[in-house]
Amino acid sequence: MAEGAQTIHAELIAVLVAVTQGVPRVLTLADGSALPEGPLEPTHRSLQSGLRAWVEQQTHHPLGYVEQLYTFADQARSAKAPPEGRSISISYLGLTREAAPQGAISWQDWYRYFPWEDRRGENKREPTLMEARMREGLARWDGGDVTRRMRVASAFGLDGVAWNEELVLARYQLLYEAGLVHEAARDGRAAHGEPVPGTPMVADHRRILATAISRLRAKIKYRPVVFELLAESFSLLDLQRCVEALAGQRMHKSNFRRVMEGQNLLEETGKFTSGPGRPAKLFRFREAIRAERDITDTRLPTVRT
Amino acid sequence: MAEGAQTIHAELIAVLVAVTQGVPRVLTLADGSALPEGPLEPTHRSLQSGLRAWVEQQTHHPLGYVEQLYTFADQARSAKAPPEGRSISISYLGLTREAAPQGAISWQDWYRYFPWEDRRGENKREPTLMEARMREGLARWDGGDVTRRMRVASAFGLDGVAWNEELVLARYQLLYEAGLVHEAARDGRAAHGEPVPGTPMVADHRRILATAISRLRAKIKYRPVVFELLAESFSLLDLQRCVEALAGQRMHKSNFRRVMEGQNLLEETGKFTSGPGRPAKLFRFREAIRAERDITDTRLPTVRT
DNA sequence: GTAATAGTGTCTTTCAGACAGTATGAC
DNA sequence: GTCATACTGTCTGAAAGACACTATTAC
Repeated sequence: MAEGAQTIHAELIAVLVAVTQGVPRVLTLADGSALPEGPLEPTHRSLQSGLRAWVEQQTHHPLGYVEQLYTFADQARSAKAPPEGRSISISYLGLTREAAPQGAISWQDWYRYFPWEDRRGENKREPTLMEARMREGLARWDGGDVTRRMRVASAFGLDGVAWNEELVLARYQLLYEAGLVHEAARDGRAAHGEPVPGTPMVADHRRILATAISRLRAKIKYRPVVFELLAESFSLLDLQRCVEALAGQRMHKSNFRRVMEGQNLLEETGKFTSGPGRPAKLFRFREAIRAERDITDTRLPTVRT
Repeated sequence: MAEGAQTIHAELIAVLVAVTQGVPRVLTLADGSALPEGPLEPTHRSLQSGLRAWVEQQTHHPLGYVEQLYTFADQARSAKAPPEGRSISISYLGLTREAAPQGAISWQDWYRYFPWEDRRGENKREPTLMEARMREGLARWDGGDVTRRMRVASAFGLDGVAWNEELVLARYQLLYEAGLVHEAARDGRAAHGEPVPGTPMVADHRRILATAISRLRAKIKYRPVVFELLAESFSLLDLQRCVEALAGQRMHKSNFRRVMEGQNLLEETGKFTSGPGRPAKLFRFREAIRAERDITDTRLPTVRT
C-alpha cells in the first residue's frame, strides 16, 4: 500500500442511554435530531478516556459503563469533513442514570426513533396501524423475490418466524432499503410506500442508534450491565421493568425472579419500599460483580408475558 | 470540544483466519511476529471495502466474511506514529480458506500464540506443566487479594468455576498484568514468575489476536459463519472438527449432529467420502443462509467430550 | 371489607449432556 | 474375520415457559 498522506479528521460519537420510569432514553442535541459528537482531542490518553472526560463534562454525571460500538469512515460520510480529507467516526455506547442535561442537549425516548421496536403494549396481538403499513410497504419492496421476502420474515418475525428483539439494525436497514424511513428519501432512494412513523436523524445517526440498541439488547442477556442503569437500590420489579424497557417486550414475573435470584448477582439491603400495596424488598448489586462485569455471565429469560 | 488540528494516521489491521486440517491458522508477516497492516488509502470507498481490496490483493483469495473488531488510538501506541500526531488502528476479523501465501506473509497455527487455549487433548485432566506454571505465577500475583483471585478463577475456570472458552482476551489480559507473557517484560512490567509458553508479537498485536479469537468463539455459537472456513462440501465430522479447532474443545458427536441437523442449515449433496472406514455423507451449506448470515440464528452444543 | 402491588408453588415441555449401541467400508 | 470410521437410539436431569395461587400494605 502506498503513502496515506491525506488529512484525516477523527470524531467521537456517543450513544448515552438511561432508563427512567420504564422509558429508555438517549442523549441527543436539544432538538433530538442528532447524537452528541466531538473531535478527538490530542490531550486524550485513549479513545475511551477521551469519551469519558467529554461526556462527564457535558452531563455532569459519571459514566458507568462504556463500550465501543463501531467505526465508520465511508466516503459518503465525508460531505461535512475537511474538503480534501476523510472523516473517521468512532461511536460508543455508554450507560448512565438520567440527570438534568446541561447546555444544548436533551434526553429523548428512544422509541420515538423506532416505534416498531416497542412491543410491550401488545398482548392482544391485533396488528397496529403502523405494523400494517410497514408490512404493506415491505411487501411492495420484496415484490415476490424469495430472498427479500425471507430477509423480511426473519427480521420482522413473519411467516412463522419468531420476533427477535436483537435485530434492531437489520429491521432499520430493511426499512431504509425499502425507502420507508425519511432518511431514505433524503438520500435519494426510491420509496415503496408511505414512510413509517419514527423521527429521523441527521446523517446516519439513526443507524448508529439502531446499532447501539441491538448491541445493548444482546448484551444484557449475558453480561451484568443493567445495573448501571438502575438506582443504588431497587426492587425486583424495578429491575424487571428496566429490562423490559430495553428489550421492548414484557416478561413473566415469576420466571424473571427465579432466573435473577439463581445467579447470585444481587444482595438484599434489608430495606423495603413504601406506598400503596405490599412493600417490596430492596436489593443492591453485589459489589464484586462490578469488578468482573466483563467476565461474569448473566442469563435472562426470553419470555413474552 | 476545541479544534482537533493534529495529524492523524489511520491504519487497518487484519486478523485473517482459516482452518486447515483441524488447525486454526492466522495470517501473519513471514516471521510470525506481527499481523498484516497497511494505511487507509484515500481511494477506498469504505473501511470494509478497503480491507477487502487490500487482503485480496495480498493473498489472491476472496474474503468470505469480514467483521470489524476494534479501533485503538491510545497515546501509548503512537511511538511508531508521525512525531507530532496520533495513530488510529482499525482492526478487522476476516474468514477465508487457506491459500499459498504470496509475498512476505505466512499462515501460523494460532495456538502457537496461545497454547493454553487449546484443550482438545486434555481428556484425562492431569494438569500440564504449562498449566501448573501458569497457576503458580497467577497465585503469586494475586497474593491473596480476593478480587484478583476471583478474576483469575472466573477467567481460568478454577475453584469450581467452569472453563469458558470465550474469555481469551480476559485470560491474556490477566497474564499480561501478572507479567507472565513476554510483552509484559518488554513494556517494563514486573514479572510474577517465569513467562508462560507462547510466541510474543509486536506492539499489541497479540492482544488484537486474542480479541479476534474471543469474538469468533462467541460468534460461531449464534451465527452461521463457520461455513466460510470449510470447503464447498464437507462431512459432518469435518464440520465438527472445524468447530472444535476454533473452540479449543472436543464435543460429543451425536449431540453435535442432532443440533446441526435440527437447524436446517445444511443440505445433502448426494455424494460421499471414500477411503478406509464407512463413507461419510457430504453436505453443503444452504445458499439462502449465506444471504441472511447476519439474521439467522445458529446453535452449537457446548459439550466437552 | 376492596384495591393494589409483592411474592410463591408447581406443572409441562424442551433440550443439553451423556453413554452405548449399530452400520458400512478397506484389508 | 479385524480394524477403522460413520451414524443412531435413548436415558436423565436441568432449565425455560406458562399458569394459578398466596401475602401484605393503604384506604
